[in-house]
Amino acid sequence: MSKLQLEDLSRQLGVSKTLISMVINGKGNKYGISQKRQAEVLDAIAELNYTPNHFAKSLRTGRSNFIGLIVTDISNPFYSTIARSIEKLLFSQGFNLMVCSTEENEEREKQQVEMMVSRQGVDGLIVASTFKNSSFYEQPRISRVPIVFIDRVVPLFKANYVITDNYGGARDLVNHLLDTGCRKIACLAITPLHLSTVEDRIKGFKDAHERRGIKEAEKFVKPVNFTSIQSEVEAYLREMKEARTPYDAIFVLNNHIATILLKLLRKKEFRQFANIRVACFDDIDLFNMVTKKVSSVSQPIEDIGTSASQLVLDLIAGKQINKSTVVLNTKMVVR
Amino acid sequence: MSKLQLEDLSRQLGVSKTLISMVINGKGNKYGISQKRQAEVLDAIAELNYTPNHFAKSLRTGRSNFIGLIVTDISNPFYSTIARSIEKLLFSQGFNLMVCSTEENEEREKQQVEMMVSRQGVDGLIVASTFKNSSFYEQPRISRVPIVFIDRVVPLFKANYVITDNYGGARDLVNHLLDTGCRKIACLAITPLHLSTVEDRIKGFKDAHERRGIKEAEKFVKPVNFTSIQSEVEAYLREMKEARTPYDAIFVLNNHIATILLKLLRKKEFRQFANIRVACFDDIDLFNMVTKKVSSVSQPIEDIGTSASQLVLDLIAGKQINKSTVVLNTKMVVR
DNA sequence: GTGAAAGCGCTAACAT
DNA sequence: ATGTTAGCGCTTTCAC
Repeated sequence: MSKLQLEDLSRQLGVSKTLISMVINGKGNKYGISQKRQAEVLDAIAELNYTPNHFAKSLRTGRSNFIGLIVTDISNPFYSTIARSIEKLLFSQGFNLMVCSTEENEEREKQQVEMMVSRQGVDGLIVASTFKNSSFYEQPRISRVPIVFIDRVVPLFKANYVITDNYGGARDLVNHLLDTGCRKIACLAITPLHLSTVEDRIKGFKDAHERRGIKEAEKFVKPVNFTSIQSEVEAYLREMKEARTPYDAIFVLNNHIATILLKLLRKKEFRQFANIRVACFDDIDLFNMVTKKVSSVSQPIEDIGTSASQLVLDLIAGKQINKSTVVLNTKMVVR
Repeated sequence: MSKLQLEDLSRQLGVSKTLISMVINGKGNKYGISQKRQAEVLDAIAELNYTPNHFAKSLRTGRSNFIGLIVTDISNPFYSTIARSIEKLLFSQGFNLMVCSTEENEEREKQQVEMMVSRQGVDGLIVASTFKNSSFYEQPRISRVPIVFIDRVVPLFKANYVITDNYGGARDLVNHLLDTGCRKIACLAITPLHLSTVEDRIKGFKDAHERRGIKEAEKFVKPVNFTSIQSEVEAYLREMKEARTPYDAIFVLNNHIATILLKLLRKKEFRQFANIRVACFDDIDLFNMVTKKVSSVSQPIEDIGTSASQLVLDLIAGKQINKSTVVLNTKMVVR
């Protein structure tokens, strides 16, 4: 291997490793190194294509310039868009992003956090957690590293969050449905139900109903299993065909269910639902492409990424001491 | 900071750092360390939650257990799905994935490769390259690290590739159109045209025509700029309205253009194209949801990820010496 | 079977 | 304004 290192440069230039190190790290002026020398060093580095050994540097400084991102599924457009905006901001600041998918599995999340955090592997972490409680994250060896949670709140855990206003968005959208003539609205929720995003959206759904004196709206809520959306929604639609007082709208808790629902509604079997209204939390491009008019709530996806990155960076720099929760507003898209 | 380290364990257990290190790395038996001792060590590690310092280890061994993935846009479903399958396989082998998006920009690609490769930052690299030529990758300090190129071939560069059969897939799809009654087919291509994926698909388009004695099919090819798809396709459709011999089909080179095209075709301005057929290279779920029947060619996205990961791992392990190109087959989806 | 000691390549006190 | 030196925490050779 025998790659170029400080030692070699030092010999070739006839200056010490220290001096070169200072120049490389932009501390030349701070230590009063002459401009001439600095230029010489920089030239040599460029010419010889010297690049420092990241690990030696990290070992010495205790900082890696890596940030970890842990989400449930990097192939989900919601998360990959966030990933993109995070990576963009971080890269501009000299950081690199490491990504893991948990597949909504607590055990995997644990493993991945451990792996990244273990002995200063990453300087900071951004995670959309699946956890029901905070005990794992409260362990000192984990909480030692700056973490920003996104999208979901870990129940009862005081931490740094960047989330969207799930409650308000859902409430407004359901209000809109009720205001524009809907009498009975079904709500398709996604499991696990304990996720704060799901809970808050359901709460919005219920409160919109209560405001109109409709109690026990939770009876209209149908949980759909993450792993078998297609079959469960299909079964649910069949049931609905039998109902005495029919639903005139369906409020769907996420884009994944919405996509499948729209697909199913095109079947002739469900022709009778031709006029049922569909609304969705989360706005996706698909809604612009299908005949069915789907009103929705759009989340500021890019902002989640930029806010979260900025926050970790601040935490790392020690600029931010107190735990903070950033709640980003949603926007209603009426179709 | 003062985290738990080998030194501490060594003191607490009354054995040397060497011995502990051996046990941790599974070399206990190799060095004939007694089972009792090994068990003691392992227990202590578990109990005290010791995790080795990744950087010290990497510095010493020269291996990082990081793999870099560089794509044009991690928020593109095609790439994020690949990322997901790569990450899954690598994680199971104790590797972590670092991701970067180049935004179809050679300069950024260069920076990112440099950053990752610099001084054993990653053990291997998987990249969907934007490069027109191979000189950058042929530099010794870059070519030193195992690289697998995916999706696109770097022109004239002999390297390790995992790609799909762009030529065959396009040819078959266009053949299908011609076989089922299409007389004149427009082809919407995406820039940069030099990308091997684009070139090969266009070649397939042309050859399908030639087989029927239709020469100069390249006249039907319209390049669309990556950054302004919407406006360019719109302008193109307007032009088409004027044409003497009208097109009866549009073959689109990627899903991004297809999505926008379908959106545009719904405008009343383009009502006259109601019966035009649309076909697309790349199959996306959207095609199942819209009224327009879109035939397509689907790529084995997950396989690209798993093959590529397996290949880098093999390269790293020194199992694979010769450059190899894996060409995965596409599947036609007739609608 | 086990341990001592060298050294991976870098940075930051401390000298000068 | 520049150099000397002591580690960062681990693995591995060599010695016992």
